[in-house]
Amino acid sequence: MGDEKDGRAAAGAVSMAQVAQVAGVSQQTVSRVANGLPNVSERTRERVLLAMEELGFRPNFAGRSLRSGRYNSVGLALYNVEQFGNLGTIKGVLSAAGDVGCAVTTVEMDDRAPLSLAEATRRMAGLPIDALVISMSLRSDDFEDFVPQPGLSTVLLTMYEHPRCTTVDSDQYGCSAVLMEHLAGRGHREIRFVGGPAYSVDSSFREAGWRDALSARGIDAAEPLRGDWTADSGYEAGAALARDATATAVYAANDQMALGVVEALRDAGRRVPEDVSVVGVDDSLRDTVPHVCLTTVRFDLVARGRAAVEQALLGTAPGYRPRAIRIPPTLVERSSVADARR
Amino acid sequence: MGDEKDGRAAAGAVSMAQVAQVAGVSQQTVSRVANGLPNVSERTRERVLLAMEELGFRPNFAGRSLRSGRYNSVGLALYNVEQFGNLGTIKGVLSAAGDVGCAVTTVEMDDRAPLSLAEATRRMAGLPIDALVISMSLRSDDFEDFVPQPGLSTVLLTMYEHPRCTTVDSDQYGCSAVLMEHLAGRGHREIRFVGGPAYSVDSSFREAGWRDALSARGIDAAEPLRGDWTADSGYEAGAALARDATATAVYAANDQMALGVVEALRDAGRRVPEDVSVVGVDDSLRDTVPHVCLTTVRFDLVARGRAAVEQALLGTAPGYRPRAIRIPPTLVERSSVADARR
DNA sequence: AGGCACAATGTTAACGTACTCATTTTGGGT
DNA sequence: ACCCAAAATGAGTACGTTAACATTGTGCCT
Repeated sequence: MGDEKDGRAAAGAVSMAQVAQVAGVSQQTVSRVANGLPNVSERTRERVLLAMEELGFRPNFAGRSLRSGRYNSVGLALYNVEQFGNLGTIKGVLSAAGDVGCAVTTVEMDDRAPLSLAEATRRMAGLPIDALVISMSLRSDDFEDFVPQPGLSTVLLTMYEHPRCTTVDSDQYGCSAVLMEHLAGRGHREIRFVGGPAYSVDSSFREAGWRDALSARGIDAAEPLRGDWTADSGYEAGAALARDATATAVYAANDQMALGVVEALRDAGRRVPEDVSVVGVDDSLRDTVPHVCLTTVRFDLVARGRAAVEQALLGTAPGYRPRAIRIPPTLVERSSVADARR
Repeated sequence: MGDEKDGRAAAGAVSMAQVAQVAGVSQQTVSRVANGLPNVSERTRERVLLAMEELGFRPNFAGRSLRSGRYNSVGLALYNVEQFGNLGTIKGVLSAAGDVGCAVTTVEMDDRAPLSLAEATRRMAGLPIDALVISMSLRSDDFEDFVPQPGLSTVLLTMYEHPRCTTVDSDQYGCSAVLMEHLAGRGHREIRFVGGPAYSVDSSFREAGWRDALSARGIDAAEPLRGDWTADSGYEAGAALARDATATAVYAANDQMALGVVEALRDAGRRVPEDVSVVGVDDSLRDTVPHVCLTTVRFDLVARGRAAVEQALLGTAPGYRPRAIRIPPTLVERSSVADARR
């Protein structure tokens, strides 16, 4: 019944033409008012705004961007939504996008299927986005061969470098350097490492940084222990470490495990930091544990997200060359580290 | 230099017409192949796919949705991106949207300016979305008078009910009922409350739930203490509570403060749970503290996000009536509660 | 009064897609 | 060989918007 049209936009939506009819002006004038362009008399503007209000006009995104060729939106492909660091990164992405009047169009990728950059790009390519940020915590099989969609500026949130895409990440290697410098400067040489799960990219970069920092000082690295990021797994590692009389310091790959290590050491009668120093990564305990004492390293995750978006948008300009951006960590010195030389 | 056109879509993008030309078919046939429609010969299909590959064809979102009138996207307006619970909610939103082939278009709202639903709606109205979810942790000034954009199904993530919009939230009132039932069942009557900041909506609903649960049992509620969600503020409250010899239980409005309370009580020589029982909310300490002992209550935040999207999508159908959905909490029983009657 | 600059408004066309309908091709069955 | 149904393909059109251009209206200076 009624004026059903053929190719229909958002059933029941109000178009500029309808507003124009009610306001008694041309559709172009409505467009001018909607976009705040000059050369519209005050009287006309008011009449149009009134008609818009009355009809509930909502500018049609499709029509608009079909004309302009821009979407004013950044795509974000997420593989493990619930993962430490994602919220800060998302905040940064939203914030940087918002600064330039962009929205963020997000899709959760299936992380049960094998990770694939090609697949992620394929899914995002049909979305209203001007640039693309892909966040994956693991390295995909097709990482090296990946070729970004032509015409779609693509940034990868990862520690691995890529020949054709800018990559952005917190410096998961450099954080170890900062912490080892801190410990070595206090005379520590027997520094043990408690890593995350073997498949974790972050953990392996932190481990590599630890190894290299020690070897640069002529120290042999002991076999690392491995947890699963949880405080309880850190406790187990700490219990094992407590039997290792030579260790003077422990570097746990995150704060939760570091806290577990501290508890286990204390439960075993070893004092922290007097007997053993402990450091972690992330500064995730602040505000969540009373009187946090853990010396750790903090990443500016918001900056990570911001940088990704900034680069992705820069990449839409011709002549852009891919680069690798690593957000540096900040040492957060508390009281879990003592001088090993007394 | 060259064939610059006038109203240009995504500069340099490849259209179906161009693919059609290369493949030697009509644009309509390309459309059929792109959408996997039947009645295309295998030979033709291959030829078209080849041309698409060669030119790097990417379906134009604007053209497509201009025709179809659908965006396949859900809008998400966020006021305090970095806030406990948002990551789980975002995960739920992405997940539910993904299930029906939708993306999520997110915008961070300026939380320095006064919160306004009208403003949020205005900003989202021009985006490519079929439905809208607005998340605000505070109550906006225009909450009651708010009228959603006609034709744009809108769901509010809040504990407050609204006459014209479906509202979804974790049951911030009910969680208190669950915890008080648990404590009262173990003989506790002198149950103190440590709330969050005065402006916090969640905290005030939790407080109301506490008050009502006590009064339903004929117990007078003592003056509540107030922290700022941090463990250290919980510690301060706990130190004060330690001097209150009559209290047998403490209900802190989140786990971090609860942990602070526990520490302070123990530091003051009172045993938990033998002398004083302590409960919290959120189950946020799991995995982050070794051997967590805190009895608490957990919210399914993913379900919260999912419900919001599901309702928003349902709201696009005619005849939908707004409702209020409260995601129930789950009691997580650990060892910070003892029987008060010995 | 005449004219001229400029503001205000309208007209037309095009963006890329998918729907409807028309036309051509294909493949049997006689 | 012929015909007809069904498959394959093409032509035309409309979706809502904005840009370029065309036209009309207004006010000011000489």
